[in-house]
Amino acid sequence: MRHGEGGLRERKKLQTRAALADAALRLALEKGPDQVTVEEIAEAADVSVRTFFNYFPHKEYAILARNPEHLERALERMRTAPAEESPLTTMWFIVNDVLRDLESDGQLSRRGELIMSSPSLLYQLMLSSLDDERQLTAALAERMGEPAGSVRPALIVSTAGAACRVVMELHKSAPDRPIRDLLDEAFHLLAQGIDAAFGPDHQKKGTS
Amino acid sequence: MRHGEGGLRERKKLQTRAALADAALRLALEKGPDQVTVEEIAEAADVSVRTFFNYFPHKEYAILARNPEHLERALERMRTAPAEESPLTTMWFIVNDVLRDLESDGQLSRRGELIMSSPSLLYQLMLSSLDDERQLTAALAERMGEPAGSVRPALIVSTAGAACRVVMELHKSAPDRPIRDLLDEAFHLLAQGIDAAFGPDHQKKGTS
DNA sequence: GGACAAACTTGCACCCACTGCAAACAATTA
DNA sequence: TAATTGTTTGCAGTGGGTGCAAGTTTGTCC
Repeated sequence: MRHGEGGLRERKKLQTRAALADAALRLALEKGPDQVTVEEIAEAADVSVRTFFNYFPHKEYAILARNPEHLERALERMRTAPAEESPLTTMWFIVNDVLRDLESDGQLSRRGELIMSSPSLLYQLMLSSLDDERQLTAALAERMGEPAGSVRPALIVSTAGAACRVVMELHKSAPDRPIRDLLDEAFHLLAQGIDAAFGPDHQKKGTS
Repeated sequence: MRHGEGGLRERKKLQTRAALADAALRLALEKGPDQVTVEEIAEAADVSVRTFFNYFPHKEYAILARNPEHLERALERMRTAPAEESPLTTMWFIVNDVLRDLESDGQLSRRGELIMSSPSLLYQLMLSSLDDERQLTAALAERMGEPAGSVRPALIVSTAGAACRVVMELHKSAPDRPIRDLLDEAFHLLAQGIDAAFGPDHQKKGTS
């Protein structure tokens, strides 16, 4: 009577979820992510609109179909990295992992193009990334032995994310350099400092 | 027959816009930004819902009521800063200007609290900030004499923004240090480098 | 000052993302 | 096999937002 992994119910749920995600991505690529409707996606996956929302809280989530393994892998990488590996180096590996989905042969993948072309997709990605960011920051602070509200871990995680985003935008505007070249340059700048001449304190005192 | 500044039409438009923005902020603070409806805001400002959308493309825009002068001041600062002032120092002054709205006596202002408490407000702010960011990046690249698609100007602007956001989040979670202290620490880290030991190249070669 | 044009407001119908509720249906358990 | 549990679905509704056209207000010209 009992089935192997999870039973018929569980298997059907996974199938439905996959069907919705597939349909969403396909139709978003065909029609544009802001043009395709939830009704079209649900119909293509052979479920009702109401059921769609049992699976995904927002239309964009179905299109993005973020793989929860990404965050898991990132947190795992954070925990198991060699002790001598510096924090930003770990973030570099994590970001490169994320880029697998967004880049292909130095160019934006179709999925990457899709995300960079739609404010609502970018929104949902950025919002959910904020949550990931908080978890990564907590894991990094723990690894660095710093208290939870420290500036440096939060800054490393958030600026690594900002660098990734900026690099993709730069590449979209002017695709003459591979994305990974741009990313390496950005990470090296972050590592060594983006402005050795920074100095509002001295200047401020001079003017007051 | 002619009136002074802009005529009756222009004056009424400004008044309506201000009334909508005032009502939006007041009601958002009273009821919560995600709870207040456009109908309530329009009614409080004595106009129709349809008219509301003649003024603001999204509900959040009315609540945020971003002052276009902020970007103008920032771009002006970028153009007129002393030649010897470094790029990140300029961004520091710009971010401190923005913080006037979000912080008061080292604590988050009510407006700052509002923004940090609502994903949809944060979204609209982040999205519109992306547009500002692009303009600031272009202005900074020009000032630095770098081509439009360069990594460093984009990185300076985007990481300054990320630092501002992160600092506010850190403060919200643990309000024991003034916001400006946190911000100064973040900017100094960015300036001098967040990770001197960064080195995936060396490590990568060692493992391959 | 009246006629006319331009600009703005408003009402209306509609679209679409999303939610709560309960009946119907399918899978699982006793 | 009947009872229980979990899932789907239909339905009504909310609220943000859009296009269109009629009504109203302001500005211009004679």
